[in-house]
Amino acid sequence: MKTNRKARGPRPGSIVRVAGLSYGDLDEHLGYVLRRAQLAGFDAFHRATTGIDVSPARYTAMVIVRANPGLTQSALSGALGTARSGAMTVVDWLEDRGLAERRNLPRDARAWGLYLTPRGESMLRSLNRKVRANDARFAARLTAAERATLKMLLGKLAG
Amino acid sequence: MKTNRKARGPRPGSIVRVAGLSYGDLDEHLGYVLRRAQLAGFDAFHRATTGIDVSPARYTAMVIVRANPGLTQSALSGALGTARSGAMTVVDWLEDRGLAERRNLPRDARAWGLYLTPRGESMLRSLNRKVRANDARFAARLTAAERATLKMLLGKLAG
DNA sequence: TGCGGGTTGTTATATAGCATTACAATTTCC
DNA sequence: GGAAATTGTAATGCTATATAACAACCCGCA
Repeated sequence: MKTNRKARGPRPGSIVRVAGLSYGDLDEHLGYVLRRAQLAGFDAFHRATTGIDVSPARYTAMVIVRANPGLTQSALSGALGTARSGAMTVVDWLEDRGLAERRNLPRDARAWGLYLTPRGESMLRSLNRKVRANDARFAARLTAAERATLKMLLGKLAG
Repeated sequence: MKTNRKARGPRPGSIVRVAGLSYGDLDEHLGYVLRRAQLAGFDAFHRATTGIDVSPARYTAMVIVRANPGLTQSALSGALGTARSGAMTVVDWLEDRGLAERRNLPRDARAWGLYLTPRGESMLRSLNRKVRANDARFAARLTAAERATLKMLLGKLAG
């Protein structure tokens, strides 16, 4: 059972403000504020997917394979921003669970084409629902307009 | 020499859009957009501090120790959101480089009080300058007003 | 047409950054 | 005064990731 924790205090990895402590002018640094918000995002993701052994990165991989059937592992690693060996690991993981499969690529005997299996597709649909619902909860403190603004500004940053 | 890379393609860890690839509706997910922006932030941090062997987390630790002289390691771990053993590692690292020191706490014989050394203080000042300048460059695609809005919205999220 | 250089998936290996657990010394609370 | 909690620490392990090397393969070019 991995889910049993003593739960004294917040679990490591989540960032909670400690009362009566000065944070200097960390809040002036965009990078720091970004990081805090992003960790909260991971937190929300994990809450939304408890019981399912999926991670943000693996979820992203599924979405991308779904959106680009026949994708090559190299291309996937590029999209994920990892080394090729990293894509291997993800794809192995997906294949082991019957969520994706490698098929021969006629045009290139070195590479595989990646595809979601029906099982993978339905799992992804379910995940999409959860993640979307969670996004709403996560951003509940923001109005719809604020949420849109936020996404827009973040998009400009990462562009 | 750690800095030598073949530099074919972007370095792993940074996220760059792959042309001609569909990202599904990943951009609808606040978590994903956040993550991308945050990775860009790390990237910017690393660029701003090349040659100096510091990380965002270690920088944060320095700021917090500076702002709370005599801080205890437990308190630091709380502020960093890591386990106590993690704070140990950071403090060891800082101490090894003469940037911080542990002093006896009169009021509690179990704990140490953490302090930046003069060397640590000057290093932090220098880092602050670099990070601040970098923040400006990083957020250059945003107007001052947009930057303020962004920080405000992120703050609401992570609150 | 064959050859050299780049690409692809793969394996092996290493590393960084964490968490978890256990422990002794100490403090705090009843 | 004794039980329970806290502190720093060490030992251990896990996860994600990078790097390097390799064989099979593709492609452009002499």
